[in-house]
Amino acid sequence: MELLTIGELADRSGVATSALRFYETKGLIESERTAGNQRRYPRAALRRVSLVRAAQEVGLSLGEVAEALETLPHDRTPTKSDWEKLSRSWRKRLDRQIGELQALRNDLTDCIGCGCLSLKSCAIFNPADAIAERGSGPRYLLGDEKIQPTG
Amino acid sequence: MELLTIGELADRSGVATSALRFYETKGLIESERTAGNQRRYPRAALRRVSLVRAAQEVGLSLGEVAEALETLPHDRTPTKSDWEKLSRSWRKRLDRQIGELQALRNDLTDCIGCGCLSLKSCAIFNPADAIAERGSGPRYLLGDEKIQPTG
DNA sequence: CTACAACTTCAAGTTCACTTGAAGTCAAGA
DNA sequence: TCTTGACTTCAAGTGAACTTGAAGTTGTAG
Repeated sequence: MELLTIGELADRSGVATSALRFYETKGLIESERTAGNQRRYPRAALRRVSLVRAAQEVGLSLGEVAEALETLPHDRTPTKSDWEKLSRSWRKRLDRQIGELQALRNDLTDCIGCGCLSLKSCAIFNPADAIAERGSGPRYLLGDEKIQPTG
Repeated sequence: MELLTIGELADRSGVATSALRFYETKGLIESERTAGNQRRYPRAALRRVSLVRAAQEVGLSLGEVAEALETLPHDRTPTKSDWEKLSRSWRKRLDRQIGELQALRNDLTDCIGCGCLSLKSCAIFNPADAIAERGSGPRYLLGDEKIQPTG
């Protein structure tokens, strides 16, 4: 099987046919057509779709992905340095993103381990300590208990 | 300054007032009102907003954040185990997410280092090798050069 | 050759997360 | 008191990323 139909590509990539057509309108993937105007994708399209999904995962919008791909030359074979420029910038983004998530995870871990769950001092959670400040009754960490000025 | 106006909260959290009002309609934050019906936020709202943004960073939708917060009891002080359940599930998500990004980064790094940039074999990039398969002329890695059946 | 699933295009609809605008009210300084 | 910027609500608009539906065409198995 040399070329994939859109349905096959959808099955194999896990991306809906409608999404694939949508990607095509955005210039993210390309297809040949049969005599009857049906799309046929090279196997490589599968990788391309993965690339798009991967980039989305990194936080790029489809527009940004398209743009990144645009930085590669159309009129000549991309050089090693063309690729490097692209992948380095994505890697930078990845590094930042991973760092942020790790920081968040550390905070969360600290929060579980630190005993702050005992109510008052956690810097991450405990978002409603002003409620505690409002009086000396029971405190509701998340303040879902509304204090209404019922006249 | 005991309570924050919505503008102050916006300034301090870096989140637009319109977004804060929006969050409030979603039940993500709460405010008291002045006699004149203006919102006043406890300082803790700042942390709460951070929490929401953090959760979004982890990939949760606002609905999911709201839902997660809902799992905490409204009618009693959340216990350590209430918190742990919530934060553990978020942490799980974080772990998964970090893992995925790291894998992606490794692929990307391999790709830079491996020499695959030489055109043919990169599993991540080189999404258009079918073009190479189509003939023996110059190959265009990304195939932006359309091969048109100009009759 | 026929049936039928899979395909085609195009327009409109959906969800998310907000933003913008209109029309009006509030709060604080000169 | 006046002014002015910050606030209020509500409805509608935005952009991203698709999905859905209609109406018609294609490809293939029987």
